[in-house]
Amino acid sequence: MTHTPNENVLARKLWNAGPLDPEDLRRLDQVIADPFELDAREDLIQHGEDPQNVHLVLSGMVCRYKVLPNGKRAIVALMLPGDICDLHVAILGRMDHSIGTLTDCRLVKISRRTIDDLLDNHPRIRRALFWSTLVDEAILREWLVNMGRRRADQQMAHLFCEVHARLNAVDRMHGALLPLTQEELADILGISSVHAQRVLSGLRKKELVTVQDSRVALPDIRRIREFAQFEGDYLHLGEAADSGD
Amino acid sequence: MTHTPNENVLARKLWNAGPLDPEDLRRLDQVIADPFELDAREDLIQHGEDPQNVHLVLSGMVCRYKVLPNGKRAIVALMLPGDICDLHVAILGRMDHSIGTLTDCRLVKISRRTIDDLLDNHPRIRRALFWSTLVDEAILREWLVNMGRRRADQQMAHLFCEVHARLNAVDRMHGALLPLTQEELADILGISSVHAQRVLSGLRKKELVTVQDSRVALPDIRRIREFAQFEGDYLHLGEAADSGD
DNA sequence: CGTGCCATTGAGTTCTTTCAAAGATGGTGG
DNA sequence: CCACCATCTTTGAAAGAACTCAATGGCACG
Repeated sequence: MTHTPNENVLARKLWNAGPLDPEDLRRLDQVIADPFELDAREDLIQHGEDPQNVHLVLSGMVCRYKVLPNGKRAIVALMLPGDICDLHVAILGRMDHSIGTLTDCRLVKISRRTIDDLLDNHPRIRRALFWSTLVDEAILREWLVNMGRRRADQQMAHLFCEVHARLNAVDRMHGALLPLTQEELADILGISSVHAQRVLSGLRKKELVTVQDSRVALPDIRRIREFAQFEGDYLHLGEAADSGD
Repeated sequence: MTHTPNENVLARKLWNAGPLDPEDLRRLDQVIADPFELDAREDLIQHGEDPQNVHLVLSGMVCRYKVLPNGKRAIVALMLPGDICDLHVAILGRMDHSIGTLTDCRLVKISRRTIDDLLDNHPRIRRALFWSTLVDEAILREWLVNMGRRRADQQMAHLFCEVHARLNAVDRMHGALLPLTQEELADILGISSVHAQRVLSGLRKKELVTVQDSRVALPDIRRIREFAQFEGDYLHLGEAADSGD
């Protein structure tokens, strides 16, 4: 529908908030000019730091997480290509959580100065960044609903549906893939890894998902969406969220 | 510490993001000029609507919530005096959840046009609004941690500590009060109301909380914070969050 | 061919829910 | 002032969900 403006994932992501001018797109191209690579399971920022850069995901998967005094970990957000990891630091200062990679990634550092420039001097980009923050918030709300009020199997299925829809919004691909260990999955869902394993194999038995090399694929989107009671409206992606694949 | 600028709760709340100019304060006074009252348990906005106004809480308590197909309800945010309920609508459009009062409230309607004006023409207010959105997000993350990785009693205690700190940030009062039924409490915590009752009476037995007329008071802030492992940094309130009362 | 990480399975325990019933409380109208 | 009603709280018992602990199996990598 909204044919993506170019090969810039950031632009494609922000495009979901509304059209941007060619000038905006040029500015966004500058922003992602100098990417770097990072292995899986590396921290980008740790709780308590006050970094000078913000990170953008070009490829791979990144997460926000908190570790409790008792050693338990909670993953509180998943960042996919096109997502900005930590706009916070530009405005909030000290990090109240950590950010780390889940897979090998290609990333870009964006300086605080650049963020300020985007926010102060590019109204359409500013609005799009605000939009993306509000969508992040909507996702958090849905995770909360998920965790508090859905059975673990529906909750897991719901997560898969969400990631599928979000990936589709920035990059058409054939079937969503989640390269996560069961422990990571458990930390997202707020359950133990053993239980995650049982729940996942339950979904497999129902043929709602298939797994290869610890990657999840959804063979029948419609059916798993029904099972998870997934309604994509909270992602605010327009039509993009509804497409089967 | 940061002595609040005036009697305007919105200004007091945004002041936490950093100082505002007298001009900003005047503008904010205009914004809250025309309040109205609403009874407890009334909806401000319902899921799916596309309202033309945003709401600000002057007094009382408001919540965001979602209702699932199976009838279960999840409360995904608590709005206290000074909080803007639904900045979303000005940017995201269609509501992906409902908003309703929990107590009798005094509120203000803010038009979309006013929001646009604030965002486009008042840089310091814009930044403060962005700040408040990011803090809301931080609170959501903490709720998620709470729900996924803490025992129900710690989780409940943590909620009490948070509300206490947030109330202190806009309005010094002696001990936090939560005028909630146990069912509402349960919908916040993602547990059943029966369980909420048992957990609450457990906290009472430990003398971490006292209850009068379904209002919760915290007799010993330090002790309950320790019990809940409450760290207020995620509220980004500076010193305000740490004060005992 | 170890070694280490991860997935899988089983058994028992703990936490949470559901269903049901019995107290409390406050408001209303007779 | 009291009977009645609705709403909320409290308690018990049994079922269900999820956790922990522990052991086994698979696979990749050096």
